[in-house]
Amino acid sequence: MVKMIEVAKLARVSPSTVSRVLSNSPYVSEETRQRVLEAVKLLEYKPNRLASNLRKMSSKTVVVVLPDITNPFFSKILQGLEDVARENGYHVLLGDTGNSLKLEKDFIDLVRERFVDGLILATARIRKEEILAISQEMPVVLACEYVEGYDIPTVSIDNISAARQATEHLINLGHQRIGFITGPLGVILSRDRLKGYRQALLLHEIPIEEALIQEGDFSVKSGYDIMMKFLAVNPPPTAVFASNDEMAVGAMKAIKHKGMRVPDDVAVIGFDDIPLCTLVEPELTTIAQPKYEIGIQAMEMLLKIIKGEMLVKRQIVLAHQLVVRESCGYNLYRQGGEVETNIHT
Amino acid sequence: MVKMIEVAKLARVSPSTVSRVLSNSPYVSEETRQRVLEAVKLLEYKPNRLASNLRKMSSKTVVVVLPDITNPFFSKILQGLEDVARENGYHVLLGDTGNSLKLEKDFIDLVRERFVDGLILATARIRKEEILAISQEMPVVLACEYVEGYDIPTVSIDNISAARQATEHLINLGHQRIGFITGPLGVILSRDRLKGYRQALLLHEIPIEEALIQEGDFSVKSGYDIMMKFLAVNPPPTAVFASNDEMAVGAMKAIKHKGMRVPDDVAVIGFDDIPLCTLVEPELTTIAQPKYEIGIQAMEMLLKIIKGEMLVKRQIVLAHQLVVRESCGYNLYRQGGEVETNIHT
DNA sequence: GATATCTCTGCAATCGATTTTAATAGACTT
DNA sequence: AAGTCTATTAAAATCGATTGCAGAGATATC
Repeated sequence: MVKMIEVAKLARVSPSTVSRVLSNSPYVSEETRQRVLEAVKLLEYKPNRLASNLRKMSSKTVVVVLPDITNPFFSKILQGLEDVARENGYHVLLGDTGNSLKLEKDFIDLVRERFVDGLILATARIRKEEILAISQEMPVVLACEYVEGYDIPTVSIDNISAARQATEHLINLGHQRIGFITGPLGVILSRDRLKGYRQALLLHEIPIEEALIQEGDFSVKSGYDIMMKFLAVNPPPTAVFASNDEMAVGAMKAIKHKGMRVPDDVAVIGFDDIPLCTLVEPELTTIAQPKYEIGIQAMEMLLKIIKGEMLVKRQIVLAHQLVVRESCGYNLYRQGGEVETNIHT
Repeated sequence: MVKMIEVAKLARVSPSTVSRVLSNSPYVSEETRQRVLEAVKLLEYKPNRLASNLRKMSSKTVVVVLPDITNPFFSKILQGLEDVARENGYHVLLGDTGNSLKLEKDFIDLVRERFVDGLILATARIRKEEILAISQEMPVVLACEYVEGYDIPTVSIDNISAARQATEHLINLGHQRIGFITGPLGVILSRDRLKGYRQALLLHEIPIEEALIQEGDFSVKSGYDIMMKFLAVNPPPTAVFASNDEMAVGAMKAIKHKGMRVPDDVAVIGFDDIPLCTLVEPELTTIAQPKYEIGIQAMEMLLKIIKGEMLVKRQIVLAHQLVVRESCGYNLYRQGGEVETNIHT
């Protein structure tokens, strides 16, 4: 493997000059610059990043910790994260934890070991206090996840309002018995969505029925199973709000298997707006999260922290949007005026 | 940031001894070992990976180059890749190219710069000869992608046979006019699938009609658009084979929009077996690729190459499987005896 | 003409862990 | 008691690029 000193010899300069040429530093005469570049080309020299990393004490790499890369919600966020990272000369190390606390900690440790310059947490099983401590000693941004009461850099949406809006959409369509499939209640955004659901019912003076609130795990299967339970309740709900789109689709499956129809017999609304929404029948009405944008902003924030810039805003809340499709039925009522009618992705 | 020499001082030993303790080398007395470990704990010492990487000339990291992380096919492969990497103490650097040749080359360069120890190519736009050259100078494994005629480490399925089998499934169900939606013909597996389709028709003496072969781009929309064209042909095909599941779902959409039914009016078969298949209605019959397994084997192969082990097999071809669901209709005919009947993911 | 300023380049230190080589103490042999 | 081993530890070289400092030469300023 050819190294800098060999290039230096060939170009009859010192390694420092080669380094300066390659890092586009000023104060190198045009003539020397050319000679060096020729030598670099001739020897097919590639600087050794491991050496460079050590000297600069930075790998220009960031680790992204998420629970499941095959989940379209997270992969879209990841895409936004990577795009911004790349534009700024950074790389993304994948940290798929599969919800393992141990792995999560291992990935976080990569920052302590200086192997990566920063950390994006799109999932966080570790304790609040630990996250706080970590955020104080190294560059960290929470994407989607967040911690109540602490001032940790975060990019997310307002899950409470969003869930309230989804629920109100159903209420405005005339529904009174609305089932709610929560996400895992261990994560805060699941609790927030539940809170939003409750708020909407309260606001419209609809009694809350605990039998119509069940905890799912974000999987299609859990949506299916819980919907089956709901349909066994007497009388069954006329509408269901699922905390993510996969569970909503599972619920739709259950409804159809029972010989009932969506939205005629039961209306269904989801959350996230993944591509799947427009591929099922009827197309799924849902709350759209700006997934890609969350990624963009989270990485921009992280890079600012890494560069030592002051953050104007440490907590960014992006706008969600109700996307009305077919699974709740049509009505004179229109939310926000805009109705998405895209057929394909 | 506390470094090794400070630990050494506190434990009253030399840095070399600290290093030996931390790397579990023998020839360290139990007493010293304990003293060092205590010092490590007390100072909360974490070895600097950048320094370690330089000295060992390895980052224990591998870059995975793929065209689109949000594509469920690739994200599943990636999961397999990462799982094996992690079990072996390696990390995965994400290389989402968005089909850009420039980015692809940039990621490949990371190996030349010694920033990563190896390379998995799940997409390859660069020229054959270049791939060959690269595979000779650094650890590389092709996953799914492959290069004809050269002996480059590869893990894939037999796309020709798989496509032939899919087509024969339709033929065995009585179809004679079978449309085919190809993938982008720039990638070899698309050409292979087309080849398999042609072989099946030839084998059963069905005339090949060029109007029933159209090039898609693996997107739902292209499947939809091409199916619309097929339905305008007179007479339209009674069955369609799409080179991936997304296009198949797009085709199904088109058929329904025309007021026709799947599989009654037109049978549809896809390729890949992504989770979406069981979520659409009717559920999509398809060819299942062992995505996760491809990832597993590709990474195992790469790590062997990195460790300098000889490969027994340099080209691994994994088994695909026809998964019969609902989109082609039922029939007395059963392929392979096994019929998948899972409802959810 | 002397001094200050600027441009360009080289030397040598540095980043922090790892590893080769050497050294020391004690045990064991003969 | 001298010589040989063995176990353990320290010292020093090393990985390869980067960068602070110094110095040489050229140009500008007074």
